[in-house]
Amino acid sequence: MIETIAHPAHERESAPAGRKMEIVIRAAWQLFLDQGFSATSMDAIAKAAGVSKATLYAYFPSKEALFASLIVAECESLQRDLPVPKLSAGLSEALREFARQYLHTFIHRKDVAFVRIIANESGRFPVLARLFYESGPEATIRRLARFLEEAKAAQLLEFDDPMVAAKQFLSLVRGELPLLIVLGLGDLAEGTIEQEIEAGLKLFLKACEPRV
Amino acid sequence: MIETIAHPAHERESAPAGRKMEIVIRAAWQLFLDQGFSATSMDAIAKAAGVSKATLYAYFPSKEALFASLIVAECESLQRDLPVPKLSAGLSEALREFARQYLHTFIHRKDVAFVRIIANESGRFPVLARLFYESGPEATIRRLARFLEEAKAAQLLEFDDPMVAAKQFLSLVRGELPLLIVLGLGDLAEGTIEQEIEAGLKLFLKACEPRV
DNA sequence: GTCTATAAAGGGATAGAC
DNA sequence: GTCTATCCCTTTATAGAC
Repeated sequence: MIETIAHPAHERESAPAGRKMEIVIRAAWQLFLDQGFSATSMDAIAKAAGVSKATLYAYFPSKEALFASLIVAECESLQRDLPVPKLSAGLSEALREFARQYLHTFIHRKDVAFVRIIANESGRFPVLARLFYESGPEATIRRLARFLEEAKAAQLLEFDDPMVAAKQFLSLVRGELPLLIVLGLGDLAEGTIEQEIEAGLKLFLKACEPRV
Repeated sequence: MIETIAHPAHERESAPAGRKMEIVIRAAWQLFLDQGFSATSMDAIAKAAGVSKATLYAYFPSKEALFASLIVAECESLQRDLPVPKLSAGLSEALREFARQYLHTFIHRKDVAFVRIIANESGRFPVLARLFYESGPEATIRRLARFLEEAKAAQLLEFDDPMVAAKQFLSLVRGELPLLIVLGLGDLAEGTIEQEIEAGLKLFLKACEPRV
C-alpha cells in the first residue's frame, strides 16, 4: 500500500516475491484468525501459501515478527474502517445505523477473532494489545463521543460526559453478543441483532432525550 | 479446605493419592488459567505438582480429560457463587451491590481468564463453552431478571421484558472492563469501577424508574 | 529467492520397575 | 500408585543445493 507509486523498474525481481509475500500474508492471517497464534505452525502457513518454510523465514525473521506485522497492518485497516455517524437522517436513525455498522464487525467475527488471538497471548504482545485497543474500540468510542457532543449542542440529547455516554450506548447495543461469539455460541436468529439494537437504543434515548 | 475433618482412618491408602490428586488439580488449574490450554504442557503440570507425568496419566486418561474435569468443577463453583440481589436496602443500593459483586469476578481476573481459555478452545470443547455460559453469564442474567421483576411488581421500575432489562443493566455496568482485562490493559485507577457502576446505574434508573 | 532436508527442542503418551 | 526412562510426533529454525 505504501509502495504503490514508484518501483516500476525492477518488477522482475520484486514481483514474484511481492506476489508470494501477499499470498503468505493472506494465508497466515487466515490461519491465525482461525486457530490463534500458538496453534498455528509455520509449517501450516507454508503449506497453505504453497511455499516452503525457508521462504517464510526469508520474509520474516521469526513467527512472532510475522504475527506482529499482520496485527499492525490490521490495526491500520481498523482505523480506516471505523463507523461514521451521520446526523442528517435524524438522531435516532443515525445511532441505529452506527450501531449496525459497529455490530457488523462482531457478527462477522473479524473483530472478535482479533481479540481472541491477542487475548490468548496476553503477556506476550502487550504493545500489540494496546495498539489494537486504541485503533479499534477506543477510536470508535471517540468518534461516537464527538457525534453525541454535536447532538447535545443541538439540544437533542442530555448527558454529562460524552465519552461516558458513548461507552454506555455501545455497551447497550452490543450486550452479550461479543461473549456469545467468542464462545462459539453466536448462532443467532435473524432478527436478533436488530431487536437488541432497538432495545438498547430505546433505553438510551429514554434516559438521554430531553423531557418535553 | 473441604477434607479438614474426616478420613483419619485410611490415611495410608487414599490420603497420598487424594492429596496428590488435589495438588495436581490446583497446579493444573493455575497453569491453565495463566497460559491457556495449548501452551500448558503435561510436563509443566507434573513439575508444578511435584509428581511424575505417569502419575498424571494414572489420574486422567489425557490432557483433554484433565482440562474438561477442571472446567466442569469450576462451572459448578460458578453457580454456587452467583451474586444475590437484596431489595431490603432499597432498589438503588441493591442494584449497586449486585453490580459490585458482578464486576468483582472481572476485576480479579477469575472469570475473564476462564472466558479466555474456553474461547480459545471453543472449537475443541463446544460442550464446555455452552456449559460455562449457562453456569455463569446466563445464570446471572436470570437471577437479576427475577429481581427486576419483583421491583416491577412493586412499581419501583418500568420495562417490557425482564430478561432484556437484566442484560441491559449488566451491559451498562460492565462497559469496557471485560475487554480491557482480557487484553491485559486492566490496570485501572482505584475509583474507576465505582464510577462506572454509578454512571451505569444512573442511566438505567433514569430510563426505567417511573416518572412521578 | 526458493527449494529439500535436517537439526535441536519440546510436546503427549507409555513401558516397566518398584 | 508412583517413579524413571523412553518412544514418537510436531514444532521452530537453519544449512546447503540450485
